[in-house]
Amino acid sequence: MSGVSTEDNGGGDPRRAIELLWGVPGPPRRGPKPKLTTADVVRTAIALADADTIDAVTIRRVAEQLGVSPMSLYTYVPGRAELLDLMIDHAHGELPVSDPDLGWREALTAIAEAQWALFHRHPWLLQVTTSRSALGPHSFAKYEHELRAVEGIGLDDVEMDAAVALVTGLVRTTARSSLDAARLVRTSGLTDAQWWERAAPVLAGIPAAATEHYPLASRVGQAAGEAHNAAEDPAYTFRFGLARVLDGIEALVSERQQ
Amino acid sequence: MSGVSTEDNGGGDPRRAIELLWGVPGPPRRGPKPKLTTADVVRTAIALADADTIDAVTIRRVAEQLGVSPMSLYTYVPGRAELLDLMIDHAHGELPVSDPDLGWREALTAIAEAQWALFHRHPWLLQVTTSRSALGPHSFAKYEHELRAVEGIGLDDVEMDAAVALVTGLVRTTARSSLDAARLVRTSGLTDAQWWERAAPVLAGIPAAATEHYPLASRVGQAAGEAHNAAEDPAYTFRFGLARVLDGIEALVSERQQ
DNA sequence: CTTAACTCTGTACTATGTACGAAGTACAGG
DNA sequence: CCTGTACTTCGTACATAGTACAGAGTTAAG
Repeated sequence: MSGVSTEDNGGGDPRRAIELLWGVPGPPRRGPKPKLTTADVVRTAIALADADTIDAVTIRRVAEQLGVSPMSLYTYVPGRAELLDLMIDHAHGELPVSDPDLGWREALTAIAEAQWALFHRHPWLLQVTTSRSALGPHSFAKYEHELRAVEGIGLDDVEMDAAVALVTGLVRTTARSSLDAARLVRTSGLTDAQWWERAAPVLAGIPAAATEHYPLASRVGQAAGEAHNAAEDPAYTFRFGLARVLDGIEALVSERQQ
Repeated sequence: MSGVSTEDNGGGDPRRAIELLWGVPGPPRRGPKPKLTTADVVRTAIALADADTIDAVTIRRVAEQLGVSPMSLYTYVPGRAELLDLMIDHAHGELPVSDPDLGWREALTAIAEAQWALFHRHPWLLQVTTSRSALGPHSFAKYEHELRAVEGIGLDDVEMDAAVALVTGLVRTTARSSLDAARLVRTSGLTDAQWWERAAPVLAGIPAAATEHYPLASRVGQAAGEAHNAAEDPAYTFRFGLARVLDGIEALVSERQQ
């Protein structure tokens, strides 16, 4: 059992947000030399999130890691929400630039796989969403790079945007369910099999939950569960989805070419 | 600017979780008559979330709405995390059952549209994820219903699971970005246009952010933004994605039929 | 009637983000 | 060199969460 909720912060000042993301130095420094830089804070926060979850990123803990009082972090970052934004943009900087000579199919595949890997390296990225703040340099570059993959294949601008959103959305949802499952095993201390072992008899005792009422769900759910648990292929759903999506885009492209 | 984070609870006792979800009454009652039912709590929590966001669902507020002390809610629900699980399952109960005689394309379309509508009726569903607790009666029925749409069209069990995951994932990501944008406008008090108006001069002052460095992102981003803001079609990305995904599945299906 | 199970409540503890103000530091201008 | 100003750092404190705990009250079983 697990309820996972998303909280968000209100808006913020665009100017400050952008300056932070783009590393604008600001007016000349007068006071004492800062002990840290914004980048230090971001790196430490990412390390904490990598080692645990996004919840591990608290102002107090980040400060402690840095050997600084909690409140002094506010010198480098306006608040926790902005810190998360910075973390996202920083992580996007890890994405590789792929060969510009690839065909659109290969290019989108490379992008999807790079993002799949990124999500596995930084699972907290899946626990965080960015809305209007995709304005950091690396997020911007990421978007540019994605668009480059589908440029000149016969789609208009709005379609290009929708196409890359389709692919990146796919990676996000499939990576999320893959990692969610793994995390649940870690935090609950129960493997999927153990959990079901305990759950099964309880379910069996509930008339309304009889297998006959949900024949497909029972059969398919079990098959899918086994396939995913099998170390064989944790990425099955991702690859299946990607193949479908690319075929779907291909259908549109060939239609356009005629 | 906005950092949105997802926190989660640890595991939990499968027995209790399932009993709650399936409404098992438990052993005979001895003490005083309960003032409420679990369903009352769930309904109230959903009302609060509908009217605001998932953050509005606090134990204290739900209790206040019900005219009860905060702690007495723990009689009906083990904790906040489980309450969220119950809310999800309850909401899934609102999904309609579509005509069993539809072809798989129409059936998947109907399912996708119903879920799109559900997310717009209960935006908090997008702020919450369920992992292993998709074991409630309505979530189970939802899965069964989804599978029914793709049964007998030539896919094996694992493919069926992946296909419905693909469609439901699409709805989730597209609904999320659509609603995120809307919520941001609400909470920040700035429309997208206003925000960009303020952001533009700041960005312009940053050499690294020059439009020439991101030609596609600038052009396509603007085109897509305008298209989505136009009340014309907030669901464009959703429909585009759905069409591609269905075409992609169709390609696989016809391949199988030969 | 007694007892055990159950409900309900008040108090209190922990964790969190962050506002506020004081104290210390380093450079600009005189 | 001195002084004011901008800046960093920090301790304290407040508001908001979830929820542990213990006690008081309530009802049905024996």
